[in-house]
Parts: sequence; C-alpha cells; structure tokens
Amino acid sequence: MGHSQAEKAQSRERILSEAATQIREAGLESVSVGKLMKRANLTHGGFYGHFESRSDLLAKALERALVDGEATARASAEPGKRRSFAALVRSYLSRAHRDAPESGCAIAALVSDVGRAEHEVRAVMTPHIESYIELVAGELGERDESAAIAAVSAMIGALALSRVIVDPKRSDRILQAVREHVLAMQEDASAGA
Amino acid sequence: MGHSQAEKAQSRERILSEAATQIREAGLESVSVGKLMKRANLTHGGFYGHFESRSDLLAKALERALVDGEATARASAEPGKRRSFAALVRSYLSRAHRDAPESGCAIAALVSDVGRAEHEVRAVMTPHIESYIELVAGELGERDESAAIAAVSAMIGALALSRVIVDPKRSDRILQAVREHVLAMQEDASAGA
DNA sequence: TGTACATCAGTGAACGCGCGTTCACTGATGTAC
DNA sequence: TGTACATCAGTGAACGCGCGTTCACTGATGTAC
Repeated sequence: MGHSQAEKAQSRERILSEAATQIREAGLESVSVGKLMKRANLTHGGFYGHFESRSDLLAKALERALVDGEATARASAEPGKRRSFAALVRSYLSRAHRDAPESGCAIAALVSDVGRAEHEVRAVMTPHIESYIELVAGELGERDESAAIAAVSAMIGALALSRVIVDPKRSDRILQAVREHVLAMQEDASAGA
Repeated sequence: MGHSQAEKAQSRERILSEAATQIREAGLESVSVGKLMKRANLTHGGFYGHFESRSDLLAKALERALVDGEATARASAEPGKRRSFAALVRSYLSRAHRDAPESGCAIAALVSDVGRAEHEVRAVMTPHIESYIELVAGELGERDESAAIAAVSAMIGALALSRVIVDPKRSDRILQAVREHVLAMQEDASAGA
C-alpha cells in the first residue's frame, strides 16, 4: 500500500468522482461512507482524512457532479461548430441522456432533492442554474431572458419527467415535444424581434 | 384508547395524510415508520396493521400526495369560472406554491426522486403526469399535444428550480418568466392555428 | 336487554442491521543530517 | 549517497444510534345467545 502525497490526491479524486456519479444515479441520500470508500478501494476509516463529514463530501460531490454534467453537455454540443445550440438541445433531450443520469446533468437528476435541502446545498446548485440560463440566453437573443428561463425550465423539466414515465414511447414523446418546442423558440428568436 | 373499526379507518387516514405531507416536504426517504406513527399519535408497532411494509406505505402516500396536490391546484383555479386556466397557471407558479411544497404539487416536489425509483413507484406517478398534460392540452388546443407537453415541462421545471435558487428575487423571476411564457402560449393557441 | 366470549386495534419490548464517526495503530514516505 | 527519524495515508475494531420489522400482550369492541 502506497501512501504518498500524490496517491492521497488520487484517492480523494476517486472518492469524489465516485460520489458524483453515485448521487446522480441514486440521489444524495444514497451515499454511505462505507460503501463509497469500498468503491474507491479504500476502507471507511480513511474517509475523514479527506473530508470533514459526510455532509461536507455531499456538497463537494454535488459541485463535482454539476461541473461534470456541464462538461458532458458541452462535449456533445461540439463547441465551436455552428448549429451548436441545436446540437446541445438535441443531446440534452436525448434517450441516451435520459438513460444515463449518472454521467448527465446533475440539475435534472437532483432538482427536487436539492430544492428541499439546506441553504448551503442549494447555494452549490444555484450558480449552475444561472449559468445554464445565461448560456441559453446567449443563443435566444440576450434581451429576452424570459424565453431563456422558459427554455431551461422546459428542458430540465422534460428530462426529469421522461425518467418517471414508465411507457418508453410516451417518455420519448416528452423529449421529442420539448426538443421541437425549444428549437422553434430559437428560430423565432433569430427571425423576429 | 378506542379500538373500533371506525377509529381504525381514521388512524389509517391520519397515517396516510401525514405521510403524503411529509414526502412532499422532505422526500420519500425522509419517512421513518417510528416518527410517522408518532405524528399520527400512535406507536410504531401498530403500523403493520395498516400497511404491509414501509415501501407499501410509500407508494400509497405518493398516490395520496399526487391526488391531494391536484385537488389544491384545481381549487385555486376556481373551476367553472372562465379564465380558469390563467388562474391555474398563476397559482401553480406562485410564491405561495413554491413556499408550501407540503401541500402542493407532488410531481414538482418529487420528480427527481421518483425518476430513479423502481418501476412500481414510477407507475404511480406516470398517470398523474399524463392527466396534467391532458388538462393543459384541453386549454391550448387539443391538436397540439407538443405545446401542452412543453408547457407542463416548463411549469414543473420552473417550480422545482425556483425552490433551489437561493436569491428570492431570482427565484421569483423564474416563476414570473415561465408564467408569462405559458400564458402567451395560450394566447397564441386561441389566436392562430 | 344482559351476559359471555371472540375479535382485533393498538402497545411496547426486542431483534438484527447498517449507519456516521472516532481512534489506536501500521508501515511507507520523505526529510534532515 | 546513506542512515535515522518524523510524518501521515490508510486500516480496522469499536462506539452509540436509529432504523424496519416481529411478536406476545392488553383491553375495548362488537357479536351470539
């Protein structure tokens, strides 16, 4: 067993990224210190050398999940390319994204959970919602923040709802309908106003 | 201590409605058999005379919360009156609703939780989402189900997001923006197509 | 209507279990000389 | 470069606690006669 400083950083990294995956897959409450450490190939006692407490870890894992989800989204939007907004919308509202919450958007995966969490946890997610709105506002015409807020609400709402609906066809339908709606909003924005 | 059959029905009712409130306030996982029974003025042992297991109760409490949330929504929409759709949207996307999840829409309160729950639990919520879409489709023009889906996604998404955002002004802004957006969709529907 | 008894709603002790956290320990790392 | 030692990452036993569930029991209810 190596115990170098570099290895400690790697351990922390493994714990954090395991937790970021886990909370998107099964919720904040699903994380137990023991199981998490096992998944990171460590024993539970070592946990407190990396984090103050379980709830400290949870806040940090949420931040990580949010950043990670954004990175995934931006990657599939093929940045730099034109039509990148359409690509982002299509990938956000895709079956692939719906079926892989553990690597996807942490906002959609955890909105209701975080909505009833303490202030500190909500404060972690808040700026990520705002920057999502800003990103979309940039595409829809910056003067109309309302439209961007509506588009972001619909996208996040649709993805979350599509994970509840049991009939796969109807679940697909939710994604498709909101895809169309949001892409039409962009066309409206480039055409009119 | 009375133990009549009528009182048993009342006990069950108290347990169920306490649980329905509790899950909207603090999530499905927050319900513990002991605390719940205490809140219903009973002791924990009696629980299994009413429900098969904690997870049986959870499914039934979710159904109750969904029905209860719909009743609250319909009540504030002043049914029968004209402009009732506008009233429903305004009350759904109000600060009062945002600040009282325990008596409000169970879909918004629990989407992400239910989205990762087992099939049985998702099957409880699914028809309530569908009937919400139908209700809105009726108002927006029945031929355009896509618009209804987009409106419902945006409303649920906005309410859930507004509970995360820490700055009250920005949280209000989310509600207001989507209120405007959805009401404009209705105007479009009555005017064109 | 009055008595005897079966039913059964609710009680509370007890169970085994997994949890978050603490802590004395081990042994590799990395520094001082 | 080589040795001696302090540091500290990670281990695993132990803690107290709350959990879901079971069960023998109690006593009011409600039925049979």
